[in-house]
Amino acid sequence: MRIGELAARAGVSTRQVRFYEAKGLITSTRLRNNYRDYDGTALGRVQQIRELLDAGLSTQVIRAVLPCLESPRDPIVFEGVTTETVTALECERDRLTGRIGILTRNRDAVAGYLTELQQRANGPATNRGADRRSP
Amino acid sequence: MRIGELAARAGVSTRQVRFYEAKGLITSTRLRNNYRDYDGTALGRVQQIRELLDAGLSTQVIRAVLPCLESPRDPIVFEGVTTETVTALECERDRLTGRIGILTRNRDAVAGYLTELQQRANGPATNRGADRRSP
DNA sequence: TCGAACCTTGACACAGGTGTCAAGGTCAAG
DNA sequence: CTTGACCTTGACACCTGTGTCAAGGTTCGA
Repeated sequence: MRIGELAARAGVSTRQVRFYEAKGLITSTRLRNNYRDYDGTALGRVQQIRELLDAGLSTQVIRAVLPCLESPRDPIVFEGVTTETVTALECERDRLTGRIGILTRNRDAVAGYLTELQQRANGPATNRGADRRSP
Repeated sequence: MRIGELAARAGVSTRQVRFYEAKGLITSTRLRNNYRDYDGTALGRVQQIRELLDAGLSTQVIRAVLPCLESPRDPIVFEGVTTETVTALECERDRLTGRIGILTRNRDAVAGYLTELQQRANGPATNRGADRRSP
C-alpha cells in the first residue's frame, strides 16, 4: 500500500504518516521507485497511533508501548527484552494508571456538576418540589 | 501570596504561573506595587492545572472544566450558565470518557504484556513447572 | 545609600505535532 | 511525447507550554 492510500484510509495526512515513520512508530519498505510501501498492519498501527496521540501521549511513549499492543502477540516481541525495557514499560503502565485516575476524577467532577445543574434546572422549573428546594 | 511563593509551593516556575494566568486559568489582584497577589485558593488551582496538563489536556479544555472542579461548589458557578456552556461541558465530559477508555485499554494491554513476559520468565527459568518462584 | 532579592513586561528559542509549499522524480493515459 | 496524478525530500511556519534572558521598578537590610 502506498502512502497516499494509507493516509486516506486512516484519515490522516501523508505528512503525518511520514512523521510517524520518522519517529519509528511505523515502518515501510521501498519499491524500486523509492516509493514507500506499507504492509497490511500499517493501517491499524496508524489508527492506534492516532488514538494514543489524541489521548495525549507523546510519540516517545507510544513507541515504547506499541509493541505490547499487537492483537495476537507475536512471539517475537518476547525475544531479547531487556530489563530496561521492562522497567520502562512498568513505568509507563503506572503513568497511564495515574493519568486514568486523574481523568476519571475530573470527568466525574464535570459529570457531577452537570447533574447538579440539571437538578437545579428541573426542580424549580416544574413546581414539583421533589427535593425541598424552597420550604 | 506573591508569585514566587505560589510558584515555589506548587513546584512550578513563575513563568508557568504567569502563563496560566494569561490563559485565564487563575486570577490575581495587584498590590499597589503592581505585584501580583494571589489568594488562598490559587495554590490548589495551580496544582489542579498541573495535574490536568500532565494528563494531556490543553489549557483551553482546562479552562472549560475548572469551574466544575471546586470542592465545595460555590453557588456562584450555577448562576448564568448558558446552554452553550452546558453543551461544551457535556462534550468535554464525553471526550474525557473516551480518553479514559483509550488509556485504560492500552494500559491493560501493556500490563497484560508485562504479565505474560513475567510468566515466560518465571516458568521456564526455574526447572519446576509450578508457578512457585523458588521452593 | 547601595546592593541583594524580589517583582514587572517583553522578547527570543525550543520541542512536538502539523500544515503547506517548492523542486523535482516516476508512471500511466492520452 | 506530454500531461497529470502520484511520489520524493526539504524547508519554512504555526501553536503550545516552557526555559531563559534582558531591562527596568520596588523593597529591605547592611
